[in-house]
Amino acid sequence: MVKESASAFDVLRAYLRARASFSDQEMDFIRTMFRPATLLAGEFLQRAGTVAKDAAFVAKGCLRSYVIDAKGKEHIVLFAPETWWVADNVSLTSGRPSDYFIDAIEDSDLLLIDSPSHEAVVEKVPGYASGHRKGLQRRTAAQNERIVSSISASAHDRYLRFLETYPSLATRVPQSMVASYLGVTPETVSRIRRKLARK
Amino acid sequence: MVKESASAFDVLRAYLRARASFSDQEMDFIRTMFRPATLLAGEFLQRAGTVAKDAAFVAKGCLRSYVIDAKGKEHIVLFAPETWWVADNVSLTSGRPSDYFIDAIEDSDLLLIDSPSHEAVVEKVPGYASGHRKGLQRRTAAQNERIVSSISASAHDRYLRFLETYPSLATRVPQSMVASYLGVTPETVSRIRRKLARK
DNA sequence: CGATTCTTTGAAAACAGTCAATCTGTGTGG
DNA sequence: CCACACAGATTGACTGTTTTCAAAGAATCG
Repeated sequence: MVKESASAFDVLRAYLRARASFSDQEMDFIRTMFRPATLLAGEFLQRAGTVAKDAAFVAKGCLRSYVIDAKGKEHIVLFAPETWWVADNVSLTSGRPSDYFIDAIEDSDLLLIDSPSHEAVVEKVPGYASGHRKGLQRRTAAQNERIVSSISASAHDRYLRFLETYPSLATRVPQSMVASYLGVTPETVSRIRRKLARK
Repeated sequence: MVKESASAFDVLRAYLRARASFSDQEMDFIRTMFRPATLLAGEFLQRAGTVAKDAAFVAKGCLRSYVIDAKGKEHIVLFAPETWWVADNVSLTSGRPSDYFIDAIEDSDLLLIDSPSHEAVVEKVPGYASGHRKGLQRRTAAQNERIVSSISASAHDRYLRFLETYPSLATRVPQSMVASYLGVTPETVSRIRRKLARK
């Protein structure tokens, strides 16, 4: 019987060390602030209408965050495969009910951290704080790019951009979810893929 | 001769007092950190390729922030009329060249603040810090909404949303800029308006 | 006033959506 | 192991929305 070689925290440690330096004490402190969790495909981390309690780091698997609009249609806002974070920061810090659903689309290993604990890590570990700030900025920049691309690019070009953003996901997530992320119908994704395959 | 009644800082003071409490000393300190500036319509606050130096609070007038894509087309990411902020935070804090142009579309009164001064205000004035954090969160939430609406809503519905976001701007900014913001052609905006006017 | 730029309007083409039928793969129960 | 049912994916035909191109009509600024 072979033991699982990498714990969820090993993934987070590698992720953090790639971004800043941490002493062993800092790393141990960080570890105590997160709690591991697993989610089977289809299980929810959070539902719209409830108050978000935790932010999640995805060590293995893949989650999605989505909203349901006035007409009942799902719109995927974010995929979170390995080494991505997913949370509704507004709900977390304001205590107001969230507009977002977050569920697992594969069996997933997570590390959860609640808002006060995250505050504590940010305050006590300078390298973590600066990395966190940079991460927020990257996300804002990425959101602006997605806005520009979604108002200016064709479905075909938006699909190519999706492939760049999530290189591993094209074959991992159902086509209907790719469609929901791109804002097109599943039929359109099918036709885009056929066109790309023919070339 | 009637004197101008409200200075740019009066507008900022009213804006801040509506969001948190500030002592007179705090308010004076804040005042020393900002410098007033004016921009005539068409003048630039910032050009893509240069490093952003200041964030701007718009006391009067209106600015726009936009990118130019690979095909040379302009895409307006944000309008900033009175009491809005506009900046490229990534460039400001990273020191890397910006991707954004920011210019005035009306003669405008601004208050500028550079990154170190802003840091100082955030550190020394708790009410300002919490307001700033809330503002960032609201912006992120608004960006997510705009992503969802731009991938799921028709041009007509996006125009209605623009009217809600910027109630005063429909008659103030040229139609071609509204089109650039919505991601449609000026002709489409003309047709949407005709349809709305007929009802 | 004249020149330039923006806006309106029309017609045709491109793009993506809808609806419906068929195909494929997967898992379940016989 | 096979047959069936089910869900997801593919394909075609048709519809609707938005773009493109072109021309004519306002508005704006020097």
